[in-house]
Amino acid sequence: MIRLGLCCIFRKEPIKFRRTTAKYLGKFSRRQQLAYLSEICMANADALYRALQFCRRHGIHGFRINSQILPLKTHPEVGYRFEDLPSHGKIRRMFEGCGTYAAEHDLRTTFHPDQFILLSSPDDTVTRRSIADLIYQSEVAQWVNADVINIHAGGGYGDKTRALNRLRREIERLPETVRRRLTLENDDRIYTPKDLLPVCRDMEIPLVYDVHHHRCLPDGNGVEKTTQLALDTWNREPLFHLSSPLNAKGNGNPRNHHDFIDIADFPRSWLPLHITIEVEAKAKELAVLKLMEDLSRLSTEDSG
DNA sequence: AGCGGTCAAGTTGAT
DNA sequence: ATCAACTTGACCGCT
Repeated sequence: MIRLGLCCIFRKEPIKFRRTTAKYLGKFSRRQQLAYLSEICMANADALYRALQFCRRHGIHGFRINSQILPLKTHPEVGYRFEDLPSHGKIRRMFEGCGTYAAEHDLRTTFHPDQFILLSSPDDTVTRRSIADLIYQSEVAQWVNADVINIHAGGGYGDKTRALNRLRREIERLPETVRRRLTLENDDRIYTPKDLLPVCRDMEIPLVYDVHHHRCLPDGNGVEKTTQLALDTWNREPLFHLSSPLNAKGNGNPRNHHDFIDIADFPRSWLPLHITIEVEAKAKELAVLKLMEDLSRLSTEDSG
């Protein structure tokens, strides 16, 4: 019923995604840069396949793909066209193999572009670069059959209504490959579910409900009510986020994530739902597996 | 082999 | 006006 998703990397399992830096690449000729990037991209396609195999073996049915799966793809100095990579044909076929594997084994894959990807910024350069990045991620999403590219609404810029209006305008202009995968997530500083739901409804963009962010930044609606409102924005299997705070009480930033999920943080109203829950916990696959055990124990106790 | 400094991006809020 | 924090492991390069 509930599908648990792993986020990007592994704690124990020896599956690593490679990356590089613009500074390092700067020391080489363009030809050498492309050869090196090609090697990394191929290694990442292979790592993704092994990640999906791990998930399948362990009953994990979701995997979030790191934004740097094709490293520095849209970087202003060292960015590149995929077709310029020496092994692009083979790399693409490897990613398509991941997509086939995911489809065959009921694995859901998603993307979560990071904090720099903004559609609400008043700075047009920021927005244009963000859209370029979304287009790159949607291309990989197409190969691997990922149905979600999830972003936050961005900064407040002193006027959240105007910022959300810019967001709406940019969503309207997005290429269809991005738009049909785009989702919005409530954050822990600026935009609550209540802020985002009108945009989601009007634009037909699903809301990824992060219950931990909602507890950090409440909006007067409870978890149960917000769960229902979020469910209603989805035209496919809903995707939610779950994490436990590092410091439930006392000092430290309550927004940081704990190694594992405290089952007490799991909303009971989610138990009967047919949804994907991405587990944001620093112990990664170990945390997903532990949550899976805790959930099965919970249902045993409830019925017995 | 091991360890430490470093890494594309934007926004906020403290100073 | 400036700058750290956010979040974070993996990489390179030096010892």
